[in-house]
Amino acid sequence: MKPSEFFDDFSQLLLKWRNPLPGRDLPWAFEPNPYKVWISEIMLQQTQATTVIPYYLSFIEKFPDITSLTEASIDEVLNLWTGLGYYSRARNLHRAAQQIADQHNGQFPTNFEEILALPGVGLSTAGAICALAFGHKAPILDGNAKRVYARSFCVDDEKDSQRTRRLWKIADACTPAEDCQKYTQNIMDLGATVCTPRNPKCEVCPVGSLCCAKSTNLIEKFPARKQRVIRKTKAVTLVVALDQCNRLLLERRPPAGIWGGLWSFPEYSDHIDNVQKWFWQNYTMKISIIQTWDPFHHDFTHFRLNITPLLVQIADSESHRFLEVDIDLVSLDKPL
DNA sequence: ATCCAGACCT
DNA sequence: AGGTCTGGAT
Repeated sequence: MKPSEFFDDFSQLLLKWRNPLPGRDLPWAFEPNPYKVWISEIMLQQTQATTVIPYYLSFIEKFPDITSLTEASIDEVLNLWTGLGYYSRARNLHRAAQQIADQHNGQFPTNFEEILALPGVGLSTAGAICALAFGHKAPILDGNAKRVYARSFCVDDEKDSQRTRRLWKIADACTPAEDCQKYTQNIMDLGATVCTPRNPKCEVCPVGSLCCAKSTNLIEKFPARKQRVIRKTKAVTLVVALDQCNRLLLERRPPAGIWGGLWSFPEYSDHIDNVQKWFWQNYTMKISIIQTWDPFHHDFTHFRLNITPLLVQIADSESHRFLEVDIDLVSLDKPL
């Protein structure tokens, strides 16, 4: 960790900054009203300011305060959200309003823990509300702040979790107790208008004089790309086996591993020519292949599964071994 | 099409 | 740490 004066310098430079760039006179700026700060921060999650503006204005018009939002139905809220995307934000907003009514007498909570406890509010959003609405010292670490800090202090940890941990420490060290509202507004603005993902305007950056990435000419290297996941590909054949009565053979998977304990088609991974022999060995049923369906893939975090469905017919004489189960009682692992 | 990133949630 | 949703870049 760098000496603390270094972070103080950063704070001072950022605090002194007056954004000369146009387009940042946003309707929610400098409204120290916790309700409006909350609404705007939620809308701004994963959504650009220019997109948010009209939604924000009509939302505030329809629901000017917590009480009006508490009394609204979820349908009314979702209706105003139509077209904005990430609709769970609207559902969380509605739930949070109920929570505020139930637990805080309809008053927006003022302390960090209580704000963080609202559905849809994570660490960064809670910090933003605390800082912007109440002027409390609270760090934020949204996408913009991450980029600004990563560049200013050349944070390049390989592992994303470590990088995030370090960035939070830096955010905490830089965030001033005095003028926290202005500081928070400025770091957001800096990331949005100057320290942009591409073509950052380093010539006009207020912290350019101490920016590590700038001084080492590595601006485009920060923030470091996430460690790419090497996704191996696994190919399996899933056997869709029907008997003469068109009943489907499913089996429960082993309790551990992929789709543990779920019902699935018999999974076969060897060469297709041997599938009849394999089926006999495992199920003592004779099958005839009807057809091979087009392969499709299903992506997991660590690998891609290429699935070839194989439609087969089970010989009639074996069908007595089937156990008939109501399909509604079976937990299937994926749609067909 | 595919990959990637950014928020919160479990 | 992984899942989920989604928009944007390639």
